[in-house]
Amino acid sequence: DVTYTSMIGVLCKANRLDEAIELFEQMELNKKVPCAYAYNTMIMGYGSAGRFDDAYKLLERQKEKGCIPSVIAYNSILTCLGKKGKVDEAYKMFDEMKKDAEPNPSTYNILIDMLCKAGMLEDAYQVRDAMEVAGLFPNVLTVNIMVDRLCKANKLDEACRIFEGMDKKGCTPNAVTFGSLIDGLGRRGRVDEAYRLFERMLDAGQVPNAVVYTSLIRNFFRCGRKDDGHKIYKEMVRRGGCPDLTLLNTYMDCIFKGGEVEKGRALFEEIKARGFVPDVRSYSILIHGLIKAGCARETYELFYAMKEQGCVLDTLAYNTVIDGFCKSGKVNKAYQLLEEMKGKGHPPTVVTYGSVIDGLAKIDRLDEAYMLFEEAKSKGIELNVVIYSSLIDGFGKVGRIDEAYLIMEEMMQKDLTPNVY
RNA sequence: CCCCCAGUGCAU
Repeated sequence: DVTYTSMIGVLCKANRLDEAIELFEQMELNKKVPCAYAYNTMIMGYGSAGRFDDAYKLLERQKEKGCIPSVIAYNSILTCLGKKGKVDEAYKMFDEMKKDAEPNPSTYNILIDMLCKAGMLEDAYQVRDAMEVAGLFPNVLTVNIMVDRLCKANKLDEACRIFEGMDKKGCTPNAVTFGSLIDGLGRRGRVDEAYRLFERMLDAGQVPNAVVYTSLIRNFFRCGRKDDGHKIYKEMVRRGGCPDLTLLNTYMDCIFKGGEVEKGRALFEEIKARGFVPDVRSYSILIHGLIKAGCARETYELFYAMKEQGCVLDTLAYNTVIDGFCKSGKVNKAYQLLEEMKGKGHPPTVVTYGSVIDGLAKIDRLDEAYMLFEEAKSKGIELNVVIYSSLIDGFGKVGRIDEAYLIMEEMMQKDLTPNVY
């Protein structure tokens, strides 16, 4: 039984759900009533595959067969409900489960998580209190969930309060706790506090991971403190920290945005030198950085390097490359890619159209720009000020004032305010 | 066998 069940678990994790189901059904045939462990595993398998209804049906079948579902089965179902945001049903299930099994700390965490995600912070606090009333202690995961959600809801001080109070409750912050809060503070520009937290992390004997360094670097750069950003990178290296690809991509983007083009290029080389294969984001960042530095001509070569490497472009990458082509006199190439992306299941966005329309407008190909403008409208894309500005600017520049005026009026009718005068 | 799975890229 146990062997079967672990096999089912392995199959589920390997995305071979069909085989898992087959095995499970065989168990049901042989044994009439599989053990609770088997049900747990199978319910979880359905859940992580997104087949929530099947998970629920299996729970019902388990009950019918007289096997009492364990808390773990219920937790899996609650997780499913959480992923669908069905808070009410989750509450109902929570009450219902008490007949069969005692909720454990995970049960409460799952509830708290979904309430936080639904923005129902007050309810989340209530559940946390109920947890204590039930004689269970919130653990580090409970805190992590709340800290993260509070930060994202811009309730930083409250997040800090919970963080500061956790030690008293006998739970120690871990890397995720620190990471969430350091990033939460940094994103809101409170980088010095974030850095102090980083120091506390060190004092507490924790080893900061790449997530923490990435967040610090990005946020210091974003508020214009380039030198501090660089220092943090060096500090990481000095401490023997190992950058991952996300960190290097982020750092490269920061460097480019700070105007250090050659350093940015060097970082791309370093990514390769460190044995990473640049991913679609690495290329997007590099190309974008070069475009902004006036080196849009290099898009062509990089685009082919990307393809050669087998890198699959996503919407943002297409947008970036298309912009690069537009800004290096290769508008036809941009058109071609516009078609390519449609064909590959990436519908052009308002940004895609924005790039091409602007590219065309800047070289006075206004009729084509206008055609794309109409095309975007016909596709139901919400046009924004950027698009209108490019067009108005273009028509105005060549003296087609009447048309510029009409477009301007259309923009006003949409309640968009011009930002270029 | 169940819960946080915290950090990167685009147009005027």
